[in-house]
Order: sequence, then C-alpha cells, then structure tokens
Amino acid sequence: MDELAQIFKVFSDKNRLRIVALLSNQKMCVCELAFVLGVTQPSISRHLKKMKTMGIICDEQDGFWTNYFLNCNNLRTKTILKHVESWLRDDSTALNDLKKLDMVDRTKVCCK
Amino acid sequence: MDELAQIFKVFSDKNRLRIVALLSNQKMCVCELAFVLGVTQPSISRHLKKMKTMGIICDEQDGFWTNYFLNCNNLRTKTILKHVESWLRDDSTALNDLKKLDMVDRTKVCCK
DNA sequence: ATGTTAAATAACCACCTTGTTATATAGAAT
DNA sequence: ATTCTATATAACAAGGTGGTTATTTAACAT
Repeated sequence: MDELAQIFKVFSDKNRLRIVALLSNQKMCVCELAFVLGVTQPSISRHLKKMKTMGIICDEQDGFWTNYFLNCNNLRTKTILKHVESWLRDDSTALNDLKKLDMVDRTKVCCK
Repeated sequence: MDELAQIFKVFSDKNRLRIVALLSNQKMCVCELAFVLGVTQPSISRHLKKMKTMGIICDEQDGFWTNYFLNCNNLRTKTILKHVESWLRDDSTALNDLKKLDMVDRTKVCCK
C-alpha cells in the first residue's frame, strides 16, 4: 500500500506530469526539459531521479547527453502511465510544451 | 493538468488509501474510521474533506452520525478509483483494516 | 593530461502536509 | 431551553517537497 501511495505521489506534481507528456513523444535530455519547463537543471534532475526510482522512466547515455524516456514495461506503473498519457493528450499545458519542444536545438539550449 | 496532479495527490497518502479500501466495502462514519486507522478524529475529518472536495466520496446525515461513502459517478476520478479498489483488494493493510472493521460497534467506538 | 560541458549532488529556504490538542458547531434527546 | 455527542475547525509542531545557487562528477574533445 505504501508503494501504491508512492506511485501516486510521483504523478501528483505538475512538472512531473509535464515531463511524462513530453517523454511520451520523444526521448529528451535534462537541459531540454529544463528549457521547455522553464525551471533549473537541478530541479529537473531531481524530478527525473524520483521518476526513475519509481520505474516510470529509464535513461541511456548518448555522447555528452543522457537521454530519458518512458519505461512502458513496468508492471506496477504501466497502467497508470497509459492513462496519464491519454489524459494529457489534449491538455493545453502539455500541448504548449510540445510546441516549444519543436523549436529546441539540443546543442544551443544546453547550459553553456 | 493541475487538476490531474491534485487527483493523484489525494490518492498519494496511505491513510486515504486505507479509507478508500474501507469505504469500498461499506458506508462509515468519522469515528469508525478513526478507530480502525488508529488516528484522531480531526485527522480523519481533514482527509475526508480533501477526498470530498476532489469528488471521491460523498456524505449523508444519519441521525447522530455522518456516513461517508465512495462517489462512483465522478467522471474525472472514477477510472482511478476503480483501479485503486482492485489493487487494494488483496493488500495486507487493507485486509487487516477490514478484519478490525468487523468488530466495530458504532455506538461504542465513538468518542465519548 | 587538460579543458569543456551535461548531469548529479549538496546546502539552503519557503511552503505544504499530516499529525496532534483544544475548541466551536450542529443535530438529537430530554 | 439545555444537554449530549459526532463532526468540523483552529492553532501548532515536525517532517517532507520543490524551488534556488553553488559545487562536484563524469564523459567527451583536444
């Protein structure tokens, strides 16, 4: 039961939902997410860590960058994740983030 | 999106999940819930208020008591609620609470 | 090896949450 | 009307959350 509560807690933050909606479309690195959400890189890193701990996302190294993407195979979270993705499909904040995403160049957005 | 985050937040507390599991079986008053969960009456009242605000439960007056019960008709929360109920069906904490519930006499459990 | 850069971590702060106790409110009974 | 009791609310303390800035770590490039 504690675990179920924890799973819901991960989904109970708006910025983490925005991350889900973005990763639902494509793999992204930390600084791209920071740029689109308009928060600092450490803040994104901490969100991602929580989501990874709960098995919602995975990561892979890609040269300089670390790509994050949804983990669609987690037995415990898969069901909720699928619902979240569908609920956010026509959410205005999510759609706005996706628009911003189109104009992001990884090599320019990142910190320096 | 804020609303979705809020819905998840309501389900992200263990004691509120225990309340869902209990109300999934029968209507209950505040002091019965306080007795089974082992927390104070004001604490239960506040949990119930949050759940009612989010449309997860309803209440009805019943003489001295106020009965609380699940709201199964809320479009926004119905889906999650159904999943939660099924996930908690064989949860050990939930089963334990239900056993305790069997031995509760409303007229004896309540505060004074 | 050295420098560069993305990401992780640490330290801090403001705010929120959940528990508590104490008190107020409202319905039922006399 | 007064009393009794279930519930709601207020006020407070402890712990958690999410943001920030500063710093460290780790991977790539030269």
